Amino acid sequence: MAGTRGTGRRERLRAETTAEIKGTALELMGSGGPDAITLRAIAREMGMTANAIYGYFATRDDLVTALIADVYTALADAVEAAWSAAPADDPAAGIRAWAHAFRGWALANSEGFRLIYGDPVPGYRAPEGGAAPDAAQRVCVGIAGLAAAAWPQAGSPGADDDFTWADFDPGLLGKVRPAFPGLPPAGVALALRIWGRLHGLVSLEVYGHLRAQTTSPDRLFGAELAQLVRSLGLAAG
Amino acid sequence: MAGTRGTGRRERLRAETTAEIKGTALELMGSGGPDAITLRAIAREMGMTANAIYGYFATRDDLVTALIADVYTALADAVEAAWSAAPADDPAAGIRAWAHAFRGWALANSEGFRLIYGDPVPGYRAPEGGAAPDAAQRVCVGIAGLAAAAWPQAGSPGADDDFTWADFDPGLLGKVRPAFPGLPPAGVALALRIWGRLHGLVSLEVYGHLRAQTTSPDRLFGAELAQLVRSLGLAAG
DNA sequence: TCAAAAACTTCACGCCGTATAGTTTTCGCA
DNA sequence: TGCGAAAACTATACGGCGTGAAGTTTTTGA
Repeated sequence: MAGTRGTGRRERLRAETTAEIKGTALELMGSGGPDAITLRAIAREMGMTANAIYGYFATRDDLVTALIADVYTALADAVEAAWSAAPADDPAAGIRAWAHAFRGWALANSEGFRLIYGDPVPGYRAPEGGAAPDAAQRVCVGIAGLAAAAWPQAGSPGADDDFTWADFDPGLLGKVRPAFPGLPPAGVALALRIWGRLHGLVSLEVYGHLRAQTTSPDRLFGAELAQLVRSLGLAAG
Repeated sequence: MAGTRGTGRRERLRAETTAEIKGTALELMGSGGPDAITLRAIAREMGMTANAIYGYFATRDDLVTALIADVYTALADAVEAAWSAAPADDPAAGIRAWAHAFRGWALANSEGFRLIYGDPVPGYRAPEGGAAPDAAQRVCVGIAGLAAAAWPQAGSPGADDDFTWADFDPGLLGKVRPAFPGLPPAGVALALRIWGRLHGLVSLEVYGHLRAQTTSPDRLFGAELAQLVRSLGLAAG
């Protein structure tokens, strides 16, 4: 049957155009904010008609969904790379590396951060199934890894003791439990709490709310991080 | 001179119409999300022409800015009321009351929360001067009050020791320092960190990212709160 | 009572997403 | 090599958006 082999010229061109559409969209987002992602602007930039894009994405929201997945993947790559570069036997250093990579990426790609964690684009509604992109879980699994590395020392905060596996998304657990067999439900709760804690200051900063109150958001983040590491029972590292 | 007295019929009608415009906008936001705030829809709802609104707000963004101020004020009222209702001699209870009021308001008014803390509405850019609404500072001052109440016990975390007054916005300090004379710069830093910590989980939840990972976001928030109170050196209360 | 000012409408422009229909290009197979 | 189908793309159109310019109605104070 035609088209079954994945290497036909047509398929290749199609993939290239798809990539160009997404790339142009990301460029526009970088230069004009998420609101600049319009089918017409993308088409204009590419020398096409806006309707031509409908051959690649059924709807503008589908395009945005694809962009979110791509950007989220970039974020996951960035934090995972930073974590891998940290000394494996030092949980505190791993957390610091992860957190600084997270904040650094968010500030350097603030449009992308808004795309992922905010209201992405005028009128966009996430697809119904709610299937968060894989990269979202990669990020969560990464934080679970931080929690797992610190767990021997962090196991006693006690606040998370009454969590059970039923409290968490099966899909998340499907990745977390095999990867970190020693981590109890309380450890997953701890991971999500760490996520929230890091997300809070970073999102306030990305959206400009923090800069209205302090001139040293980096110092503030560092202090929060130090307090986090200490609360996990990890030494100064 | 005409119009100097503030009670003329004309002024009153004008104020009423202004309020009706904002009220209609908030209704639309509640029923159709922030994207439903369009001049044309508001006008339609009020039986006017869209351009008539230009007599009250120079631009759509001006209207949104006014809405943000109003909604932010509602949030500030809510958390201040909850804090006032808590026993004055129990810092931990005050923090819990404040935090639960914050999360409760955010979940009950998620559109408003997005309006305040996210990208409010298609294409909206905050006004240049960056003058955050007064209510924003009211919220921050409120958290500073939480930190101040806990300060005798919380004073020793140490992570915030190298902050100085120069690290913070003068406007914020202008309200915080008179209100809480005993609070050092480290205490203000602590307040902003608490803000970020609470904001993180709540905003993940409001934007739906938390529900993709856990079925018990309320439990998670409670655990985070417990850990926060403990890290401040406050007893179980 | 009357002119000025305020409130409001009408019309227009250029954006946007997208549906429908028509046109051109490309491909696989006989 | 040529042909029919499929894919890629364009043209046109609709309704909705913010907003500017110009005109009309209502209200006001002297």
